[in-house]
Amino acid sequence: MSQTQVTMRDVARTAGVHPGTVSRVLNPRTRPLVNPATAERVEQVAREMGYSLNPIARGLKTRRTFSVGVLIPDLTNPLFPPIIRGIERVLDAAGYTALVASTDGEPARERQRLEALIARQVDGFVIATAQRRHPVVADAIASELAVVLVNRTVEGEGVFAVVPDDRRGSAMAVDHLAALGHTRIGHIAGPQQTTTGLLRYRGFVEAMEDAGVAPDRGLIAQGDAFTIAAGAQAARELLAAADPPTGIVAANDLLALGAYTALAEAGLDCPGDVSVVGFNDMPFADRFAPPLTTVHIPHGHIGARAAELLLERIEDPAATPQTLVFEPTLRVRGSTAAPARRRRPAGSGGTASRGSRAAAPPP
Amino acid sequence: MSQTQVTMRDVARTAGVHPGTVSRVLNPRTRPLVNPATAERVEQVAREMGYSLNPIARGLKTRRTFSVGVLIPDLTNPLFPPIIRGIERVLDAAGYTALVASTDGEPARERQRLEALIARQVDGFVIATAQRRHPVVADAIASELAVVLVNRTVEGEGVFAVVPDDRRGSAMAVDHLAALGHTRIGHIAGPQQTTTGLLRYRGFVEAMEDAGVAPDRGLIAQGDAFTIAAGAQAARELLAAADPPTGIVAANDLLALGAYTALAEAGLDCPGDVSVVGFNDMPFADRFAPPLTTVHIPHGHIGARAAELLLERIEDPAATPQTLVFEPTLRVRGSTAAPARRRRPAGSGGTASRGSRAAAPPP
DNA sequence: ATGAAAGCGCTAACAG
DNA sequence: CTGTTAGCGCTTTCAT
Repeated sequence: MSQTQVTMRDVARTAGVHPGTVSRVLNPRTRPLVNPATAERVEQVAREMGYSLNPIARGLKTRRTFSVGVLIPDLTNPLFPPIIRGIERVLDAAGYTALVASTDGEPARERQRLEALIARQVDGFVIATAQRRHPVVADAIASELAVVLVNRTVEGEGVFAVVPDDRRGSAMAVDHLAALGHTRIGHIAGPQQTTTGLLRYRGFVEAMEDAGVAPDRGLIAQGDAFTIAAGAQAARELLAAADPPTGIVAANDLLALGAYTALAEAGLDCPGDVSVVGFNDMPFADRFAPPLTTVHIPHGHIGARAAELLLERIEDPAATPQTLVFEPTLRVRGSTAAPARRRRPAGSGGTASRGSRAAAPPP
Repeated sequence: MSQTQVTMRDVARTAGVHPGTVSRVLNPRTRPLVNPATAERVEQVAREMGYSLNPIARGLKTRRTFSVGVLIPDLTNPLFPPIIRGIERVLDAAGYTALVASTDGEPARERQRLEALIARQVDGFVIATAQRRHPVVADAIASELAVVLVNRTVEGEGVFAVVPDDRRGSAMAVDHLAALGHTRIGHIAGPQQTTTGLLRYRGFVEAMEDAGVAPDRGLIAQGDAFTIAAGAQAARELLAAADPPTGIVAANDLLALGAYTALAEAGLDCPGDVSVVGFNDMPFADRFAPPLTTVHIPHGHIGARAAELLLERIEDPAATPQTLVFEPTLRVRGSTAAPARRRRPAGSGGTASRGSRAAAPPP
């Protein structure tokens, strides 16, 4: 540990060489340039003195810090920790350090964070806060900054991004409900200024048409954020419709959880009265009451690939912009079932619907 | 945005002053030393040129970077994001940047992270990975490093820490079950090399004695990690006892979730057959099946106070070491009820019946 | 009140 | 192969 104040000059002095030589020894790339014998000795001395290289001093000279900024809207949104893990796994292996900062999705904080990190000379960014049209991000990309977008992306050219196939995910959700026999299917859309919100919405509409069901305007509600509260609000609107839906596709799991809340308020059972499908398969989604049927996204892989892409982009500034799209998979759990022929009040536990109770009563 | 290559020298040149003067103007502390008129002009020019100060170059000189390292064992453990938020809130307000790194609880990675961050000249650390006896942390504290421990602490002197009252939390859980009429109360202990694991265990034993119930060795199982899997394993042991418990106090929510799993496997109902109390009140604990009764810890506040303490310690290296202890509160939800010889419906209304039925299906 | 000069710890030509 | 020489962008004495 220690406030290791031992510097290259110190090592050089006690090893009887010039600081420049020490520098060469310690850098793998220049290491071959120096006599194996002296190199050995220098390394030995450095180790004994507990020397450790000061990357920020190096960065001052090289303009490379081997650190990258990771911008996350909100760490408490359970979708992001797995992404971060994936990013860190790759970065660590490559000798890079991830500097994680959260922005609360506020553009001001976002810009501030970005600038703070740029000032710290990070070599690039993985950004998870993108809105479809996003000046901060657009500027960053327009400048020479190495940026990879993750989970969401922006509209425009020259963008590196790793995202889920949002349309396809929505389609899977719709198809699942349709296959169960639902015809009145509603959608809780996410913020339309994000690609995830917009594409999942579009995917929903298209899938409905493909299934031969005309999507009903009255059965589409808009959440103004990816939160439980927004989901509850939107679900209330849906349930207040003249002919409410028997199945709901939510643009994310938090929105779906909000739907649970609204359903409970209305005395409706899920999935007995209304089926709900989420999106993301967040941690613990299988533990909710009822366990949430949802579109699984491989967030760890997405994060890892984003980091790999960034590393490529850093090594080669001329790398070709590309967007990697990951396939989702549907996880069927307890929140979806065939529609009831008739709507009935939610009897306490009386709603015998499959999926909602896998545990057998004790003998 | 821009690859802001404009330097102090540039500003100085176009403002017609010496770089030293620009430096003085830009630093609030030295700003009064310079003629208000020129100061004004310099600032103006700096703004126009889009100049932004390079904190790492400054750090090279001042040995202060206004950044602090935050070491977290695992971001995907939902307990930590709220702590981090609290930390960031305070740090941001004070003009500091938090550099978050996760360590997976592996000592090697931990040491590596710590050193990487030290090399990056962070001014201090908030560490959430402490084990009771922890060489890495002990070394860090022994050196002049500014370190504040959060959530867990280490044994020894001179430590700054902000922690929950773990014994008291356990006692609350025990008292709650005892008040409901339980007499056979089991404990799923956490790793005993952490203060949270040990203290919650001790608090359990003491509370049992205080309640006039002799804790039964056979009713205490040991989780070797704070994970669902460990909790399930431990709960299986408990349930296999000759006279199994009717109530279980888990040392954390993940362990409690593991108990849910084991109960479902055994065809037992929670809380009908066995009540379960968790610890932490992690996000979504109220959404599980059944909603988890748990000991609430104000993680955001804990994080915030830890950051404040660290800032004090950084400003004044002679600050007195102190440990702040936060009071827990019990959140009673659907996973606890009076014990029953035979299975009977749980307590309060719809919540309990909904909760008691929808146990997750075994894998 | 401001300029000059000397580095912080490191790297990168460029000799030799 | 290794020593020399300049800085990277900034902060500080120390003069003036």
